[in-house]
Amino acid sequence: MDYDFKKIEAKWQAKWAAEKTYKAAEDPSKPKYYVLDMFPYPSGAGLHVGHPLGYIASDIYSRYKRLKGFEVLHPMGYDAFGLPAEQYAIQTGQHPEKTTTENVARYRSQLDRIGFSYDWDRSFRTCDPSYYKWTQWAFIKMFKCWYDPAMDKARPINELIAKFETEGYDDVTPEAWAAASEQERSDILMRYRIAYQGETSVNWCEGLGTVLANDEVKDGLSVRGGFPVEQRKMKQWQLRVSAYAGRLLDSLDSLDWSDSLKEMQRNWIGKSEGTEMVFDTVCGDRHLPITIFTTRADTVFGVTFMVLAPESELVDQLTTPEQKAAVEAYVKESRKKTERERIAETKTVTGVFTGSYGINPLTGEKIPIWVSQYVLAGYGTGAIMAVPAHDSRDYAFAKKFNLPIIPLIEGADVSEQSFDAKEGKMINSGFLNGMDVKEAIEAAKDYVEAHGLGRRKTNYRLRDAVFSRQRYWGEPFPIYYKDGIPTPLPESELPLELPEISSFKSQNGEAPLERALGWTYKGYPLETSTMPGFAGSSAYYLRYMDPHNDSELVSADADRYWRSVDLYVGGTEHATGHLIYSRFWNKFLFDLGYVCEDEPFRKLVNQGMIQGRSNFVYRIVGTNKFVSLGLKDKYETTEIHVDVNIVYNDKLDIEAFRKWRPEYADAEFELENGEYICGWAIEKMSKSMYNVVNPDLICDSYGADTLRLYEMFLGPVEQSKPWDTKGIDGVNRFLKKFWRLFWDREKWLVTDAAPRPEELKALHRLIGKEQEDIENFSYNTTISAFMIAVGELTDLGCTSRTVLEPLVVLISPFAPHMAEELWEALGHKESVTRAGFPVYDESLTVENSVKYPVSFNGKTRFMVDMPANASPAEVEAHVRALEQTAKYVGDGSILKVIVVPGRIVNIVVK
RNA sequence: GCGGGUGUGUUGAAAUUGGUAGACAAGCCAGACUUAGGAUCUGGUGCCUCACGGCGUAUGGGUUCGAGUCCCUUCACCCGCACCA
Repeated sequence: MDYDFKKIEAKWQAKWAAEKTYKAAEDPSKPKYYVLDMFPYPSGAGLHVGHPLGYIASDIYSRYKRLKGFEVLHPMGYDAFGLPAEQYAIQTGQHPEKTTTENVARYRSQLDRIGFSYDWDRSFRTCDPSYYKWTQWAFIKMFKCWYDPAMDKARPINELIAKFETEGYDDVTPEAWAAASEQERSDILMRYRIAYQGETSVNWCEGLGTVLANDEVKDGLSVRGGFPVEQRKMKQWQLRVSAYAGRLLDSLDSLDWSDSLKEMQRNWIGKSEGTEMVFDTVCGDRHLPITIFTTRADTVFGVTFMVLAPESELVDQLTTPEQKAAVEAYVKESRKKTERERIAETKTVTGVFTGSYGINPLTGEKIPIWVSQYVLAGYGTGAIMAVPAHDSRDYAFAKKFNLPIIPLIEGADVSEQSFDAKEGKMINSGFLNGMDVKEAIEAAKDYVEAHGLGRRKTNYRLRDAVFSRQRYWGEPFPIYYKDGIPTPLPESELPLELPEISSFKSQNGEAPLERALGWTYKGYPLETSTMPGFAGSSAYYLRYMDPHNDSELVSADADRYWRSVDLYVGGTEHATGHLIYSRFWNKFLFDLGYVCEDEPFRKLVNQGMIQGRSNFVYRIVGTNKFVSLGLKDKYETTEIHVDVNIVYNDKLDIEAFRKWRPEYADAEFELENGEYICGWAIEKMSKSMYNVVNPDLICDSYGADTLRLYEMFLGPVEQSKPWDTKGIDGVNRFLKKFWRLFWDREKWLVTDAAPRPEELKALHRLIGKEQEDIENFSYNTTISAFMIAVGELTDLGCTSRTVLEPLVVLISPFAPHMAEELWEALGHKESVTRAGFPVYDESLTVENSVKYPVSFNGKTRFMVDMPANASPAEVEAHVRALEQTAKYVGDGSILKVIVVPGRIVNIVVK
C-alpha cells in the first residue's frame, strides 16, 4: 500500500471531528496542561504559510503532552472585532458580520486541513454576543472598582465612598462629599475608578475617524492603515492600567518569557526612581511653587534654568505680560503639530522664555523659566529643572539660548558636550562635594526629604489605556447616561448587543452609533463609542476554560482546574499591547477573586515571522522576450515579480507562465541549459510580490503531515526565516521512507521478531532526543534525529513490532495522520493520541566506544578513534598526546593504556 | 542615543553546553535503474594543495591541556524604545 496522504488525511480529520478525539474535560485524576495560540484576526486574505508556524509548534507540544498523560486544553477561536472588517464594510457596504462570518469559515477550513488537535467545541468569536457579554461584564466591574494603594489592589468603589462619607480621602472631606451634587460625586469618583471617563490628550487619527491607544501608534502613524495621528484633548473612556504598573513590572520576574520580551515590557512600563522637588518661583510679585521630577537630585547645584511643557497649566500662570505674546505663539504652534512632526523635530531646539524666575532651593539662586517642546506634559509633572552640564538635552538648549553651564563632576569637560554618565566625584556642589555620583544621589535625596523640599518618588511611563473608539465594529459599552451621569447597565441586561445601522463610517469625530435609532436604555441615551480591539482579546483565555457558561465568565471549578495558560505561543508584536492589557485584566479579576492565578501566561514562546521568497523573471526592455538569470546582464532588462507558485527550485514552469497572464501567452524565452532560471529575493510575504504561499496548495501536493514537518524543520521556532518551498522534498521523502518501514507496496512488513540491540539503540536514542527537544522547542533537531533513526532502521531491515510500534507514537505529534493510519494497521482501535509516550531506557543507548573524557566509578577514561591504517608511530603519537591531556584530569595518574589496533587508543586515569 | 539579540559551508541549520566543527536536510557533481520523473537508489561535496599537509565558526586579543561555546576590543546586521528629565 502506498502512502496516499489525501485519502488518509481526509479520513482521520473526519474521524477526529466525529469522535471528538481532542475534547478536553476537567479530569481531577490527571494533571492538566493548557496550551494556547494567539487567536487570529480573520482577515479576507486567508492564511498564508507563515501563520500556522506557531500553531503547528503548539499543536506538537499539545500532542506530546497528551502522550505524556496530561489532560490538555488546546482551544482556538477568532479575534473578530476590529478595524479591517469595518474598513472593508465601509468600502463595500457589506455588513462586517457577514464578511467576518465568511472569513472565519475560510480560516476554519484552512486550519482543519493541517490537522490541529483543537477542541473545537470550545471555540468562539469575540464578536459573539455570548462572548462579549463577559467583556462588558468585566468593564462594569472595573467601573465599579478603584485601586486602593494601601492594599495595593482593586477594591469595590463603595469602600471608597464609605471613606469619603466618614473620614474623607485624599482631598475629599466628608463635608465636601456630603455637599456634592450627583454630578459632582460622579466626577470625583471618575478620578478613582479603574474604568473611568476622563479628559486626556489622546492620539486622534483623522484617517480612521477614531482615537487610538499608544501601542496602536508607531512613528506618529496608525499601525492599522498608516494614517497620521495628532494629539487632541478629548473626553474618553480609559482603563487605569497605570495603577498596576508596579505589579506588572515586579511579577515579570516570575514569568518564563524570553528576556527580550520582558525587557520590552520593562521599557514600556518605564519605572524610574527619583525625587519630586518643589521650586519656588517669582512671577512679578507673586510666588508660585512648582514641582519637578528628577532622577538626578545630586545635580541641583548645577541647575541654571527650568523648563515647562507647552501644554502645562503653569505656563499661563508664569508668563509675564511682556512675554505673553511670544509664549502664546509658541504654545499655539506646538499644539498644532502632529505627533509625527514633533518626532521629526526632536533634533531642532526650540523654546521661549516666560519672563519668570524660579529659586534654586539649595543655592537660593534665581533661574529663568522657559517653555519648550522637549519637556513632555504627560510625564512626571510636566516641568523640569535643567542641568545643562550633565544632560544632553538641557545642554543643547543652554547652548542655543546662551544659558550658563556649571560642571559638577571633577574632570568632566563640558565645553563641547554634556557629561551624562553617573560616575565621578562631585564638585561645585556644596555639601555633596567629594562624593561619588551614586553616593551623592542618595545623599541629595535624604537632604531634600529632611529639609521638606520634596520627596522620593517613583514614576512610570506606562499610561492609562484609552478604551473608547468612535467606531461601529466593537463591543458596545454597557453604559447609559442618566441625566448626563454615566451609569452602568444592570448585569441582567448583558449582553448589550450592537444595533443595526445603515452606514458604518464615522464623520467629524461622531461615532457611527450616534446614528443608531433607539440606541437608548429606559429612555436614556446609551454610550455611542465602542471598545477597542484589545478588549475582546484581554481575557479570552479564561473563557476557553468554560466557554458555554451563561452565568459566569468562568466557573470556580473550571478556573481552579485549568488555572492559567501553561504555554502561550504567538508573535512579539503584542509585547506592549495585548500582553500588557491581558496581564492587567487578569490581575484585576484576580484582585476581585474571580480567578485564582495572578498571571495569565506562565510560559511564552514567540514564534518568528516567515518572510516570503520572491522570484523574478527578466524581460528585455521593449520586447516580450525573457532571459534566464545567468544571461540577463547581456541585455537591458526589467525585473518582474513572478508568481512563486509556478516556479520550482527557481526554475520557471514556462507553460504555466504563459497561462498566468494573457500578455505572456506568446512570450519568448532565452534559456540556460534548456531551463529558465529565476532570480530571487527575500521580502515580506504579500500579495503584491506574488510570493504568498498558501498552505492549502502544500497540503494538496505534499499533504498536511509534510507541511507540519517542513515548517518545523525550517529552523528554530523562535527565529524569523524566509519560506522556501525548495527543501520540502527532503521531509516528504523522509515520510515516505518512514511509511516504507511498515509497508512495501501491498506487503505488511511488521513482524513479531525480537528486536536486535542495534534496533533498540536507534529507537531509544530517538526517544531520549525527542523528549528533550520537545521540552526545549528544538523541533528541527528532533526531525533530524528521526531521519537518522529511520535511516538506521531501514538499513538494519528492522521489522520488529517492539521497535516499530513506539516509533509510530513518536512521530504522531509531528505527522498525526500518518501515525493514526499506521497505528490502526498495527491493530489498535483507539487513537494513537491515547497510546502513551514510550518509556526511555537510557541503558539501551550506551555507546560502546567513548571518544571524550567520561567519568565513572571515580575514574576518567579517554578514547580517541584511530584511522584503520594508522602506523605504529601514529599510534604512539596519539598515546603521547592523550597522556599530555590526561595530566590535567583527576590526579593525573594513568591506570591503563589500551590500544585497539587500528581502532582506538584508550587511556584510563584515576 | 539607550536596551535586547544575532554573526558557523552555496543555502536552512547542528554541535552532547568547554571536548572529532559543519550532524540532518537543500543545492550542486558523478553514477545506477528506468513506466524519462519536480520518481527511487548509491557515492562525492568547508577552503587552499596534484599530493603530504595546512587553514578554517564576523574581527583582534585573552583565559584554558583544549574555545563556535567563557572574558575583553572592534565591525556588521536584526528587533524594541526614543527629547521619559
